[in-house]
This record gives sequence, C-alpha cells and structure tokens, in this order.
Amino acid sequence: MTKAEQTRAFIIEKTAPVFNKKGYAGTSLTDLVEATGLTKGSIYGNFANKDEVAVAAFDFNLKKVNAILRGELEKESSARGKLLSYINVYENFSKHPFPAGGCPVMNTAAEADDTHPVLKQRACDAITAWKKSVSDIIKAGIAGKEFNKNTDAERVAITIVAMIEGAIMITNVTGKAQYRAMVMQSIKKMIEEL
Amino acid sequence: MTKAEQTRAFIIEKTAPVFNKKGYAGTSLTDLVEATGLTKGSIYGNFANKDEVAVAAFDFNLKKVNAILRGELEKESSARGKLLSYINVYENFSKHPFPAGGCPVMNTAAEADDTHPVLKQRACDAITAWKKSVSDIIKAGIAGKEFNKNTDAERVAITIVAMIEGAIMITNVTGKAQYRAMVMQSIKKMIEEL
Amino acid sequence: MTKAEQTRAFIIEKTAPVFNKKGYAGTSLTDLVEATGLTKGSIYGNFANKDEVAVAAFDFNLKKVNAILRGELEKESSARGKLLSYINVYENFSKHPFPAGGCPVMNTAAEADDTHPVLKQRACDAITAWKKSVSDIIKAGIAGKEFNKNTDAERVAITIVAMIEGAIMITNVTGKAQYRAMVMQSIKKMIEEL
Amino acid sequence: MTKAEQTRAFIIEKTAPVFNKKGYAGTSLTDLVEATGLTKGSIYGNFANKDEVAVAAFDFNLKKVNAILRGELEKESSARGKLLSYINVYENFSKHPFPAGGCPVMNTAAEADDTHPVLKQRACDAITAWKKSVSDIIKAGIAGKEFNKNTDAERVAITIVAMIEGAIMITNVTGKAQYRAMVMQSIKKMIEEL
DNA sequence: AATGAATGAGCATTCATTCAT
DNA sequence: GATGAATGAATGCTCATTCAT
Repeated sequence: MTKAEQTRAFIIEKTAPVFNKKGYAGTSLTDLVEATGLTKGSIYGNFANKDEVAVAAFDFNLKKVNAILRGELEKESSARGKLLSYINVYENFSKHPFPAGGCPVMNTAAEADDTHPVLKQRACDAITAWKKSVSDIIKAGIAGKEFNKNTDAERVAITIVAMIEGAIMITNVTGKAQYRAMVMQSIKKMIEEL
Repeated sequence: MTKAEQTRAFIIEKTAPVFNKKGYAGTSLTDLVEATGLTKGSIYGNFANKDEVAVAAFDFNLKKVNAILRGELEKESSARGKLLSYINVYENFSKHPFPAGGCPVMNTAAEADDTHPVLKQRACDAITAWKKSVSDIIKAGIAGKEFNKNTDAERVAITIVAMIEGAIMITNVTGKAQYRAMVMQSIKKMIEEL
Repeated sequence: MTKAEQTRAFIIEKTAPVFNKKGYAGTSLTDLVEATGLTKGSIYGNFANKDEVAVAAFDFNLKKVNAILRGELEKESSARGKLLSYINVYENFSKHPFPAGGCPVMNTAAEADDTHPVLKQRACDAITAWKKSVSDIIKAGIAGKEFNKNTDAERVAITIVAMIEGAIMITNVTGKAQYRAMVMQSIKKMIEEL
Repeated sequence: MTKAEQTRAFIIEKTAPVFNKKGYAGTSLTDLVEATGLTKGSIYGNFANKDEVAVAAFDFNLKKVNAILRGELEKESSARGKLLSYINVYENFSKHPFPAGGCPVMNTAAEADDTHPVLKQRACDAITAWKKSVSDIIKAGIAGKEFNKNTDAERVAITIVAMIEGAIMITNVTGKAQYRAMVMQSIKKMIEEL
C-alpha cells in the first residue's frame, strides 16, 4: 500500500462514522479535518471533493456491516441457521463492531433519496444485494427441502430486510433496545414457519 | 385566523415538503424563500429561527400522515379491519396525499438521531404514539375475542411499525413499489394469523 | 400635552439610558421596542428615524445632568461656592439621578466624533456651554474680588471640565469611585487657589 | 515572521484606525474588508471573529500611544522632566503619529464599559498601567527630593491622567486644539508646584 | 395615533474548494 | 504528497425602515 493509499484509507476510516452520524449535508470539511487531524489540502490531495469522501465512507461503513453478517453467516450450514444468524447479530447488536450512527444504508437512503443520486444508487445497490443474499438462502433452503416449497422467497427476503431496517431505526430514535429485540423475535418466528 | 397565523401556516405548508425531501441540514433559508416566495425577513418575522420552521414542518407532515391513517381507520369497526386498513393505505400509497419525500418520521429519525435533539424527540414521540395506537387495537381485538388471547400485542405492534417504515425506505431508495407491496402482503398474513 | 407629545416624551425617557449605555451604533430598533414596550410602528410614528430618537435622547440625558448641576449651583451665592458645588455633585455621585451609562457628553463625543455629525455637534455644544458656564462664574468671582484678578478664566474653566470628564471616564472603566474622588480633590485644591 | 503572521499584522495595522474611529459596534466586516483589501474569508482565516480583530486593534493602538510617550520619556532624566514630557507630547500632538480617531483608551472606555467586557478590561488595564507609570515617576521625584515630600503621588497621577484624557476628548469633539493646549498648561503649572 | 406584517439590504460567520509553496 | 493561506459564494440571521389597515 503506497503512502497515498494509506492516507486515503486513513481518511475514510476516520470520517466514515462522522458521515454516518451527521449525514452528507450535515458533515463539513472542517468536521473531516477534525476527525482526521489532517489539513484540508491533504484531504483534497487524496479525494476530488467531499462527495468522493462521502461515497468512500459509505462503502467503508457498508463493508463493515457486511463483514459482520458474513462472519456469522459462515458459521452456519443450514439455510434456517443462516437466516437465524442475521437475527442473532442484531439481537447481540452491541457485541458487534457496527458503525457508529446506525445503519448506513438507512441513513443514506433517508437523506440521499431526494438529494444525492450517487449515494442513493449506492444505498439502492446495498438493499438489492442484501435482498438477493437473503432470497438466495431461502431458495437454497427450498431446494434442500428445509423450507416449504410454496415459500415466496422474494417476499420473505424483502420483508426480513424491511423488518431489520425498521427495527434499527426505531431503536435508534427511541433508545429502546427492547423494540429491536421484539422485532427480531418476530422475524425468528417468521423464519421458523417457513 | 390572523394575518400572521395565515402566513405561518402558509410557510409551514410550503416548506414541509422541502424539509422532508432535503432534511434539516440540507434545507437552507434560501430554499425556504424559494418555496414560499416570501422574503427572509418575513420568515423570521413569523418564526424565531430555522429550527422552529423545521419542527413545525415535521408536525405538519406527521399530521398529514396521521390524518390519512385515521381516515381509513375510522371506516372499520373490527380490530382486524382496523389493522388491515393500515396495510390498505400503504398498498394504495399513490392514492393518498402523503407528504413528498417519504415518511417524515423515518427521514427525521435517520437524520436527527445524532444531531438534533428536538427533532429526534418529535420522531421518537411519533413512533411511540404509533406503536401505542396499533397495540391498543390489538388489545381491543383480544378483549373482543377477535384475536388469539396469547397474542403479544406490544411485539406485534412494534413489528408492524418496523415493517411499514422499512418498506417505505426500501421503496423510496429502490424506486420499486412492488417491494413495499410485498412487505404489506407479509403484514397482512401476520394479521390474519393473530 | 397631546397624546403624541406624551408618547414622544415616554419614548425619549425610556430609550435615553439605552442609548447612553450602548451608544448610537450599538442600539437597535429592537432595543428601543424592548425599552418602551411599544411597537416599531409607534416609534416611527413619533420620530422620523433612529437618528431623531438618539438626538432627543442625548438632549434628555444632557438636560438631566444640567438640572442636577443647576440645582446645586443655585444653593450657592459666592463664585467659589458655585464652583465647589460642581465638585460636591460628583463627590456624591450616587446621590444624584445621573443618567445610567456615564456622562452622555463623553459617551457621545467618543462615539460620534468620527461618525455622526449631528450628535457630534450636540456634544460640542454641550462642552462649549459648560465651559462658558464655568468661566462665567470665574469671571464673576474676579469681578467680585473673590478670585485673584490674574486668573485665566478660560483656561481654568476648560481644565475643570476636562478633569471632571476624565474622572468620570476613569471611574466608569475601572469601577473605582476613589479615582473620581481623588480628581475631585484636585479640582477643589485648584479652586481654593484661585 | 510567517505568512500568516504577516497577514495578521497587516490586518491589525489597517483596521486599527477604523475601530478607533467608528468603534466596535460601528465597524462592520465590510469595513474591515475595505480597509485591508482582503476577503472576509482571509480575515476569518487569521482571526477567530470580529472581537479578536477588535481586541488586537486596540492593543495595536495602545502600543502606538505608549511608544510615543515612552520615546519622549526616555529623553528626560529628572522626574519633573519626565512628567513634563507627557505634556510636551500632547502640546505637539500633530507632530506625533497618534492613532487616527483620538485616544483609543477613551474611545474604548466610553463604548465598551456597558457592552464589551473584554475591551472594557483592556481599557481598564491601560488606565491602571498609565496611572502607575505616572505615580512611579512622582514617587521617584519625592525620593530624589525633587518634589515636596507631602505630595500625594496617587492623587496627582490619576489627576494628570484624567486631565489628559478629558483634554483629548474636548479637542476631538470641539475641534479646538487650543482647549487641549490650555489643559496642558494647567497640568504644567500643577507639575511645577509639586 | 398605533399596529402588525413585510421588505431587502446588510450583518457576522462558515462553506467547499483552490493553489503556490 | 502535504501544507498554509486564500477565495468568494453561501450560510443563518438582524437591521432600519415602510405601509396597509
């Protein structure tokens, strides 16, 4: 990794939580300077503009979430076990190194959908990939006779994603972790009935 | 209604969709001037600051959503019918005058949870009230023997809220109304099994 | 006194201390509204603009100071007694209803000399009149053989004025009343030697 | 001196006379931009805010006055000569590079005493230091038998300061240099009698 | 005579960005 | 590759003033 790549990675790592907490519009270059301890010139030497840092920060945050999920997923072999591993992650939220500021996909989706096409696309891609990942597991479960063959994989997948995102948002804003736990409980029941 | 009250209401009405689309930080006073056709002085003559407009705009947007929901709710007398009326509203999303820019509660929750305590509290209150409204219906349904007496009203209520919010976010960012429809379908099934 | 005259007088009375404390540039129309409890419209109904209020406020403050001085002056019949009555007033500063914020002449002179010709002229006139008043007393004292005939009335008069003004400024900014007292002592000695 | 220090010094030098003439409240950022030929951004890159520029400008103006006085003071060895050098400076006012707009201490004292604690403190410190400087000379004169041992050094010192400040204000507002000259004459006589 | 409401220029300050060194 | 310094447009907000009622 060259010096430039190191600095770039350093900037992304330090600013990713800031963007996730304050949002794109709410984060200033000065915030980035403070978060990194670098100068504005240095940030502009490594990124074309604020946009580019924000997009890289989103990617970083998303990768962090995905790494957590994938890590748990790989421990399971059955389709049901894999689905339940999602729930397990969010039921033990605090034990995992989630990015500060909530789910980056939801944060970005909520802010960028009407204002920032590039970030919106990123969030859209993340949702789509996530849905596919869940529906692939379900389809494998159907093929492997774990799940009822009438299961609507697409519908169940997108529903699980919606529930998780909704649960995170609710707990973020109310401060009540039990609300997230309750929704996880509902997902668990849903999975058990497949 | 005095002139001032009229202007205040006019400002709120015109700026509410702007705040809902662009967020608090992303909305500038110039945006408010453009949305209303009024001058900065006039806006500051009717509101103490941008915050006050933003909070009033949130209240306006929330009231709009609640009015739609309540309108459909009142047409139903059974508990199950009432719960299904929620679904009905979101399945026919485009037929209702929802605020432009998605669900104000989610937008506000995502942006304000780390930055704007007053708006965060508003969003928190909205979620809490919404959950209570749903769980009250469920409890009435249990009392009226419509629903299984073992139903966990709190859990089901917060789950429904999470699903709706998640679904709106997903459709907003992907542009796919069918995703919202699929989640609504899942909620419907959930309600039917109560 | 008509209603209009009453309101005008009321505005002057309430705003005079504000102008004397904050200065012309530092006093806003909002300050005047707060000080009077009236509306901006009402103030503009009685005065052409902020300038006119400021000038009237200066006149009011000056008249207040002059009334105090004249009141003490009239109790004395000898020239020396009259001169000493000035000192007496400032030695017992707190027992007299001086305008809040220090000597209006000095405040106005310091602010307006480079910025506000009308107020500057007012302050200039006040100094000139005051000097004349003191030198007239001295000249009467010379004529009445109270004072040495070689006394330079003009010089002594302007010196007394300078000392009083300087003393007020020093005490205002240091908060030490003893400094004003010391200067008064010096003036007293000066008068005794006339 | 770094570039930043140079610019900072340049801004102070160019804006100091503006603050001294127009006062703190009467000086706008646009005034500072015009006085320096720099941009607002540049001024804010070198100072935290208007306050910081104003305080630095006051310090600059005060240093200028003190440099003039100290320069004359050092030419004299006797206590009486030193005291008279003050008078000499103000009698030949136009021959010295005094800051435009009058005595910064008085200007600041008059404006800031009720509005700007930091500037007030600065002006207070200046008065106190000046008084001490004069009284130290007097005390040295007493010790060296130049002055009568009964001389009240504190009283005479503060009186001289008051006379000078009063004289400057009077000449500033009346435009009559002879008034300042007359007061200087009075101070001279006072010093001769010590 | 007084008010409530509006105006638009101006305020101090921060913004994202550039560029010579 | 990084820095310090600058830019000028834009920020949220206040100003003195006007005017229909």
